[in-house]
Amino acid sequence: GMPGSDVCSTASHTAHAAAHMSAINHMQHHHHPQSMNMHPHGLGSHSSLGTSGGDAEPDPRELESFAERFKQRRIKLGVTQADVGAALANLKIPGVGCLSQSTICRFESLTLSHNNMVALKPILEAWLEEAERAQREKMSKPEIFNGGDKKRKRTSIAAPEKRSLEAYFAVQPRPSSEKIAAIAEKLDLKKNVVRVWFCNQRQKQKR
DNA sequence: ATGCATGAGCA
DNA sequence: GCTCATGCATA
Repeated sequence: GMPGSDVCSTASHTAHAAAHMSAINHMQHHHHPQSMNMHPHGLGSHSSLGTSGGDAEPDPRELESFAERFKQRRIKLGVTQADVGAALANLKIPGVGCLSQSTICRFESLTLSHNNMVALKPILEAWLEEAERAQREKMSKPEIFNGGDKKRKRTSIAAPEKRSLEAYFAVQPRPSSEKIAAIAEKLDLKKNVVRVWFCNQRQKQKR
């Protein structure tokens, strides 16, 4: 079973009509390890050289300071990360829907890939401006919420097993399918769980 | 805030 | 079957 292809609907409240979006996503173009390249696909890093009133700053410091400023302003507005994610859909930016609390959190803590950060920055920047404008004119929103009973189960890998996985990862971060199967059996875990664990470990390590 | 998971796109 | 962006569930 594979639940939800749900897109919006965030944790706390602020639920609204959902739509299919996702345009910020899937901008990968990997051909070499450790190096990705943004592709002007509509979002984020357009290829403007940017001296003419655009954005696009290859400055990592600017990203960092923006993330920090963003969080600070967001909190002053009394808005949660989940609220921001859901509100993005209201910006009506072509190809931009909502984002999850997780993503907003990761943006603020700079725990997304550089490309992802660069792509999201203009969007969150737009939200921030809109939110501050809205606050100026005292806007209020209705508060409805949806009831959904589609749960998903999250596997929890016990500490001992996790330690083993980390040990394996240290010597071979990219085990073969067979090796993964062997590890899975030794640790009494589903092979897929082990495979995904390695994937996530690599992604995390890259960050 | 973070762990485990999904899915698109590519090789 | 990986990477990458992203999300649900949960610590």
